[in-house]
Amino acid sequence: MPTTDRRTRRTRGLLRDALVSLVLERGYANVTVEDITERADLGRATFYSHYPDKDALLRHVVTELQEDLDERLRPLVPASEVGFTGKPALELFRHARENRDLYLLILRGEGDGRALRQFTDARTDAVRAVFTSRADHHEVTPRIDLGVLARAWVGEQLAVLRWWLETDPAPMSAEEATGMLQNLSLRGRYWANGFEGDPPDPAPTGPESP
Amino acid sequence: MPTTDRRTRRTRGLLRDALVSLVLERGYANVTVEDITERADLGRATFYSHYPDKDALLRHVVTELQEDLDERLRPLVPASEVGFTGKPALELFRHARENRDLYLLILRGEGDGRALRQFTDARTDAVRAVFTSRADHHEVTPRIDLGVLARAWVGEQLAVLRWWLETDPAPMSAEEATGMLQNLSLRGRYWANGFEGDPPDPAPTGPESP
DNA sequence: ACCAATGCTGAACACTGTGTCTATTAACGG
DNA sequence: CCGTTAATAGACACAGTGTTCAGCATTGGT
Repeated sequence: MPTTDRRTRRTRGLLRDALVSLVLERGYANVTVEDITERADLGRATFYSHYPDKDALLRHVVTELQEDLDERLRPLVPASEVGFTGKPALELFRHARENRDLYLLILRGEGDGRALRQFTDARTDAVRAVFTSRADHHEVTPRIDLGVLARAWVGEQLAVLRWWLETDPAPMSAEEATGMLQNLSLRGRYWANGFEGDPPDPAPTGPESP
Repeated sequence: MPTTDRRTRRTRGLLRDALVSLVLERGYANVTVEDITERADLGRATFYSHYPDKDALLRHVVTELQEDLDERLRPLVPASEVGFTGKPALELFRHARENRDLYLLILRGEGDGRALRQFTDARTDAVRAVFTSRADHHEVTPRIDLGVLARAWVGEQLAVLRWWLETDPAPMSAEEATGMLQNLSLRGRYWANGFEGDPPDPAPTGPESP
C-alpha cells in the first residue's frame, strides 16, 4: 500500500537515505534541508511538497521503521507468554542489523532525542504488555512493578544493541549477542560478574521498607 | 575556584537556569539565544561574551554537573571493590533529585543527544573501572565482557532513574528506588518477574557457541 | 576612597537557512 | 494518448546567528 506514483516513492526514498547518511556524518543539527535535497539530487522546493520540515521527515522515517519492526515482532509475541525464549530480542537485533544506519541515528539520540524517546517508549509499552500477560499466564506475582521492569529491560537492551551496532568489526552474531543479553538479563549482574550463588544482602524491594 | 568576578558568576548562573527551564518547556531546538538572555534578563551580546553559542552553554552546564557528581562519587568507589553495596547508585539518585531539571533535560536527550551520550559514556567508563577492579580484587572471572556489562548496567540505571524523576508524585525515596534497582540488577529479570529458582535454557554466552 | 580593569549593554551589521509561492516542464497511470 | 500530478528554478519575506563597537556600571585591589 505504498503511494501509487512511482516518482513519489522514488523521491521519498532518496530523501530518507540522504537524511540518514548526512545525519550520521554531521549530526542532525548540522544538516540543512538544502544539504538533503542536494545529496538526493532534488530541488529544494520538492522537499517542501512532501514534508513541512526536517523534523517531519525524520519523524516519518522513524515511524515507518517502527511499523516494520512491529510487523516482524507480532508473530513472535504470543509465544513469549509461555517462556523466556529471547526471540523478540533476537528479531530486534536482526532488524537493527538490516537497518544499521537508521538504528544508529536513533540510538545516538539525533534530532533532540525525540526519535529515541519515541522508539524507547514504544518498545517499553510492548514489553510491559508481554510481561503483564506472562504474569497472568503463569499466575505469578512480580516482585517489581512491571512498568519499571519494562523500562529497565528496554534500557539494558538498547544499550547493548548500540554497542553491538557501533563495534566494528561485528563482535558477534545476532544470536550470540542476544543469547548473552538474555543470560545477563535473566540471571543478573551478580552471576554475570562471575560470582556463584545468590547475591548478598537482600535489600528492601519496594516502597514498604522501614 | 569559581571565576573571581561576582558579575561573571551571576551571569553564568542566570544563563544556566534560563537555559534549563526553557529547554524543559519548549525543547532545545525551540529555544533561541535571545529567549535565554531575555529570561535571564541580560543583553544578547552578554551571552556571546561568555559562550560562542547555545551548544557551548549546554556543554558547559553538563560538564559542570558531571564534575560535581564525580566528586561526590569518588569517596564511595574504593568501598565498592569490596561488595555490591549499591552506594554509588544511591548517590547518583540523590544527586539527580537535587538537580532534577538538568537531569531530566539530559536523560530526555535534549540537544541532539550529545549531552546524554556524554553523560552515558562517562558513567559507563566509571562503572567499567569499578567492575574491573572488583574482578581483580575477588579473583573472579566475568562471564560477560565487562565493557558490555557496564553499558547494560548504565542503561538499566538511567532508564529507571528517568522513570523515577519523571513520575509525579515521587513514587519512592532514593533509598527505596536504588534498593529495588539493585535487587533487579543483581538477581535478574527471572527473579524480578516473580519466578523461583534458575531461569530455564542456559543459552550460549559468548562468541564461542556452535 | 579611589581607579584601572573588566563586565554588561544596545544597536547595527552581514549572513545563513527557512518556508512559501508561482509559472513552467516532465513523468505518470489509466 | 491525454488529463493529472510531481518536480523544478527562482524570487520573496523573515527569523535567528554571530560579530563589532562605543558607552556605562561594577568590580577587586590597594
